Amino acid sequence: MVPANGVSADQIRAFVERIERLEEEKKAVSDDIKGVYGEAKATGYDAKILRLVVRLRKQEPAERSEAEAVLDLYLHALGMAPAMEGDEA
Amino acid sequence: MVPANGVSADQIRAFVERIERLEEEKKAVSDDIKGVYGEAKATGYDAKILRLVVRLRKQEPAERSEAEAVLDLYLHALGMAPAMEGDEA
Amino acid sequence: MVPANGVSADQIRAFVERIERLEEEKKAVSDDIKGVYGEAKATGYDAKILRLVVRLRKQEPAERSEAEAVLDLYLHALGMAPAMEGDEA
Amino acid sequence: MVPANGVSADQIRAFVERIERLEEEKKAVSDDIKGVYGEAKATGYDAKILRLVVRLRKQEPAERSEAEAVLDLYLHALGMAPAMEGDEA
DNA sequence: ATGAGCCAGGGGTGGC
DNA sequence: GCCACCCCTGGCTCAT
Repeated sequence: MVPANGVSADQIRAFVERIERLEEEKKAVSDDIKGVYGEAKATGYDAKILRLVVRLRKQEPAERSEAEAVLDLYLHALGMAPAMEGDEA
Repeated sequence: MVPANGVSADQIRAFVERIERLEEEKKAVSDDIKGVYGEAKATGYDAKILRLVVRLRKQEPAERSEAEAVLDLYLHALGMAPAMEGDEA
Repeated sequence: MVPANGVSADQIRAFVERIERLEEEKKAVSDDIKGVYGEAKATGYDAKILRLVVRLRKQEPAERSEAEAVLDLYLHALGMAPAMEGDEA
Repeated sequence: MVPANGVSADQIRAFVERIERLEEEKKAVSDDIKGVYGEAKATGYDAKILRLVVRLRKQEPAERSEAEAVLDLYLHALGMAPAMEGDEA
């Protein structure tokens, strides 16, 4: 159903307002997240590392392994040891 | 505070889980937004234009701020700081 | 040393080194820019405002594009595509 | 030397133009970098991983080790040891 | 500690 | 219908 000869202002308005409402919610949640990081920081934790942890947990382990494999491959090609705990090449 | 270094596994876990929960919410809202655009499209509207409308409505307040900034810029350029404290040397 | 998988260490190294070289150049230019701002500041100008001026001059062309986008928006909303083809759907 | 009662238009113009010139250079270099990544990609390499490699090479090894140590600490606290598991709160 | 500038990654759009 | 390009948002760094 295409509003070909004249759009419906009401419909447009409704859509736009729904979206704007949702974007407000989204921003609120983002701010909450930011707040939690701030709290963690105030408690003595490193927010940056915390973000990294969250990111790692989000990754599928399989994915991660694959990415690491490729990375290792490249690093190896460059003569750089694969960044493990016994460091340095 | 258990694991020696002032790092509490419980605290970390709590922070991470709160964040993860909030990120799920955030994603849900993002998906809702996407859904609304899809609905609008199905109704015959152009999602791209709708996005533009939303963006424009969001920018309008910002534009006013920018206008004020430009005013200040010119006042400053004329050596007439806007009647406030703290002009730098 | 070609690690089997179609990965050529020489190629990787070449790419990486080219990139690193370019990033050095880029950093040098960034530092030059920073230097000019510092100079301006030392001469008595406000670097922040100078940045704003530069940004505004950069945005002016973009604004025209935006204006055109808005025009298209309204034309589209009226069912009048920009003087060309029919309508979609 | 503060141009307090009347800025020098010439000076401002000169600063702005020097900056704009440098920013053009900078953009040119950025484009070159992008070009190299594109080339690498066309040759069959993964640009994302390549970026990672470049970033890793840029990091001081010490820095990296420290960051990894903290990360390990947190992961361990969460029971996500990077090879050995079995921690739990 | 806060805020701005810079940069990289992700999402959306147009082209093949 | 999928892929590459581009814009834009979010994170990191550094200066105040």
